[in-house]
Amino acid sequence: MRFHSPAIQYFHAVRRTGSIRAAARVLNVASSAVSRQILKLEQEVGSPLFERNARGLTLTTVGEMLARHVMNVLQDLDRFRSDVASLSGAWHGTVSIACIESLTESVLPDLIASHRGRARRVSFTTEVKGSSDVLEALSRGEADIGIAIALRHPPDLRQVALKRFRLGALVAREHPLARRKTVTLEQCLAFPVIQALPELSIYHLLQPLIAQLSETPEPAIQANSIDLMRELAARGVGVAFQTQLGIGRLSRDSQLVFLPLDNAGSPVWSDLGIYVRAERTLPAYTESFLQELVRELGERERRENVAYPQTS
Amino acid sequence: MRFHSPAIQYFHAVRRTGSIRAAARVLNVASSAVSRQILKLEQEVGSPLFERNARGLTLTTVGEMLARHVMNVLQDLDRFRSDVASLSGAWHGTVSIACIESLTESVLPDLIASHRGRARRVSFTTEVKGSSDVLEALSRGEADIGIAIALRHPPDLRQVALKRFRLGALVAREHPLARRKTVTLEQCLAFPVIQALPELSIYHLLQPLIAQLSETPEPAIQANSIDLMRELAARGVGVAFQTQLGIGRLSRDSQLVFLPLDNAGSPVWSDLGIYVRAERTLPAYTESFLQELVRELGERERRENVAYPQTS
DNA sequence: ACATGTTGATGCCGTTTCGGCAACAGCTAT
DNA sequence: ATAGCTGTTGCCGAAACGGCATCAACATGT
Repeated sequence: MRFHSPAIQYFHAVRRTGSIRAAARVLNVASSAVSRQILKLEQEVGSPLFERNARGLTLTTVGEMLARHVMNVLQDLDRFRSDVASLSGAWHGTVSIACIESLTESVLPDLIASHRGRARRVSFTTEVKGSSDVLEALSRGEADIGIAIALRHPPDLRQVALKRFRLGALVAREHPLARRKTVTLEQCLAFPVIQALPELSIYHLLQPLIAQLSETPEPAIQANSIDLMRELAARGVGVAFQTQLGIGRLSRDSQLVFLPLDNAGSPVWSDLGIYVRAERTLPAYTESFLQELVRELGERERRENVAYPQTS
Repeated sequence: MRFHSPAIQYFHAVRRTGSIRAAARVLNVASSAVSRQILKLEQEVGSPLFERNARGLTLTTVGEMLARHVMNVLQDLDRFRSDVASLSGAWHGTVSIACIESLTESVLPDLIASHRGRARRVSFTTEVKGSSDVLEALSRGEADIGIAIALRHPPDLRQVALKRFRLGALVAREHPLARRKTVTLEQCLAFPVIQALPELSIYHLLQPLIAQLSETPEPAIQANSIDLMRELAARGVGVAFQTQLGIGRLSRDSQLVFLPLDNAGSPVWSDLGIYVRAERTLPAYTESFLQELVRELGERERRENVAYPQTS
């Protein structure tokens, strides 16, 4: 199904790879063919689309505009294809997800497994990144659905849903804090803490709170892996901070205890946003999964608020 | 600037004209070329796109799906072009408007004139239709902006704004009703009335109210032109019904008086919706005009509510 | 400073695609 | 039955495309 002129496809490949020859390799054509199509495009637009650096190509301003258009075209073509396919009953396609690490423990594997159980022809691609990288991948068209901490998102993205989860401390069952219902930051800082590095979004959630305190204690351990932090906390090394989402049902049968965090008497929230490219209609199978994702996250949000009712 | 494969453009032309030969004439190519491109498209999609009737072509279900995709592509191409053009400072393009007749007296000419005064390179195409035809033209991609009575709109359209205006009676200055501040339907029906035909949206606004009355009096005159109805009312022929919008400042220095309509003690509203295709990003110049349109209608809505404050 | 590997651009040439002309079959309305 | 419309199909010239080899320009490594 090759509706669109080769120039469109070639341009897209060159933009992604950042090089004409690399694009030619991906497309299985001669580099000269790619080069010519790009030149032809630039002639028709009347303005260069790339800046030729010795080491490859970089988009110019008009190039970025065209990139946006081409992305819209190709993504909408995907949707059209899926619409036609779903007409003959066969759903197949790939849902591409970019998300932060909190989802990998329980939410995403559960959802994907259950969805694959019902629609086996739909495959998945997931990539774990930092919050800002998630939004960036989405903007560049490298993912269909993005889940990230709800910061200010760029205007070319649309926030489909916003769910808030409580931030909390994670300690071993034998930890002195383990018997409390909730904890404050000060209480936690009396013990060795396992601090997240700036590349994790938890860092940016806790940083403003820590800055409010009179003293900024030395963290015992710094890490950039949610998993590692959790395992360290289970071994009694110290207090880790995570959203309840990252724990799932693990907290029941494991050595870990989750303690909702309070600050100045009110809970500390972590806002999770679900994002999609704004200028786009999703394929049916992607839309379907998106609905389930929103529903599931809403369900978890509700369940947690029952388990840890707001104190205020 | 011809990025896209001829098949796309040909398909678009065939869909609009409903005939291969007619499309060929529009495109200035031989009909055989168009025919082949369509056949090639159908082969690549793997399913017929048109039903061949003896008198022309009609879209099949997959054809309609492709039509939607092609429309998205071509409209987004327009936006890209305008983005590039606005980069070099020169705004030019065409804003295509479909609207109901109420706007033609004052709102639209005022706005277009003022906009052309500032951006002379932007041209306009306006088409006056019935409310449902406005929405249909928008769906088919034949207009960029639509203004219609706010009925239930199809899901592929987006309601940008919703403004409500009072419906009222229009009578000559010497008419017995002219001294009143407001009127009810019963009071009007005591006199000869100029009734709108079903093709005008006013008909559908008044019909449910008339049905509530005990008797349905014979209308003196039926017409399908807002203008004609206004002129008839000015000559004292009878009572016409219109939204305040259709009158503008004419009511001051003319023979006409506008009397807001009350029904069961509360005003009768006419909801005006501004619509845009949902799966679409507007070109900069269109977006700019749209903003002004929304602002202007909001302004008029506010002004009228001052002139005729709500009685309830 | 030199060699090497990379980048994108070009000239040449065979293949593919596209478009125009004319003729065809199918249908409709007069 | 005739005339007028429809879409389709061979045939052929023109335009576009892709592949190969080559070139100049630049970066990197020795």
